[in-house]
Amino acid sequence: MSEALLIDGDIASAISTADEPGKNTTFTIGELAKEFGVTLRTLRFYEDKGLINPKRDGQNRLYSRRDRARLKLVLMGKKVGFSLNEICDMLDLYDLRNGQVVQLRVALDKFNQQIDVLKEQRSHIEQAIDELSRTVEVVSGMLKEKEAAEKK
Amino acid sequence: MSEALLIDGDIASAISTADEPGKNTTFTIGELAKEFGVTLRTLRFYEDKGLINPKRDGQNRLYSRRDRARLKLVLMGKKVGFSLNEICDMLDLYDLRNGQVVQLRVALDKFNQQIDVLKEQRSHIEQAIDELSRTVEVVSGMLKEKEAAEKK
DNA sequence: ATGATATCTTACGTTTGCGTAAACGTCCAG
DNA sequence: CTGGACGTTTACGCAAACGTAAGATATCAT
Repeated sequence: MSEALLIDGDIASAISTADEPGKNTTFTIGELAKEFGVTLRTLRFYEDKGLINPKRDGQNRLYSRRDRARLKLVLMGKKVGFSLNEICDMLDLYDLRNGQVVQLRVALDKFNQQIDVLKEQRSHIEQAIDELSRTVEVVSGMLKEKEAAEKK
Repeated sequence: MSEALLIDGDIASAISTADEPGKNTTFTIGELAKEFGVTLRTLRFYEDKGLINPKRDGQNRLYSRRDRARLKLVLMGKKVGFSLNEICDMLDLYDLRNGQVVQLRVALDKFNQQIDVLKEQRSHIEQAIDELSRTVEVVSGMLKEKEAAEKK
């Protein structure tokens, strides 16, 4: 595998990164929140939505490395424009390292679909930019006329 | 003015288009809704938000050409990514045909700011596309490996 | 013992842009 | 007079992704 080529923070690396035994195996909600720059509320919300399922130390949440990896995937999914629901559907991806070919294909499909969605969004935005640029030109023109007129 | 160069549906033309006396001067809510492809609810909602202020024929709304032009501006504002609130702030622009230089400047500023916002959005989307494209490559690789392994 | 720190659950609030009834008025054609 | 067509107001609903208390518990340090 070309893991050396993968930038940290990459979806693919998050998928294919294995646990490193010997390191911290569990995290508190506060630790995770700080590490990823999210609020406690967010983590609890994700749990509510079934995205992460930490165990409990009494009442307190106890996150495993696996939970942490899933969180990473959630946040990256958001970064590329997936909704939490879509992410939820795909999240079994984390287990896809060991997973089945069929699931990989499904994931690949969704990724490609999302690429199309993003390209469409980009196109709309570019149209808007064009429109506004034209407007700026015209309004600039009006402005100059007015200014000229006021000098009279 | 270079009005001939302005495509219909253009913000600038909507700003600089004068009333044509002799044509229909008033519109019902249904007429306007049909013309612009929005619902009655939408028009009432815009009124609620202070974007348009039709007069009344008894209880019924009566839209003037000016109201119609403002609606046009609202819809175009949406097209280029302004929120209704932002549009509301800028909407006095319609009167800027006759209006003051200062206001034109303000408008120009907002347009340029919005262009920047849009460019940022575009940049984010492009990053997401890149990210996803890389992911697709990697996952494709994983897929091939798996398939090869299954053939054993 | 006391205050600070971290955690918990429950649950209502926020934002944007309308959708979707419900229940009623008005006017015109058949 | 009856049924559409068109209009009115009031007001709750929705989706997404959390924010923001409120009130309780538990542990830790001083």
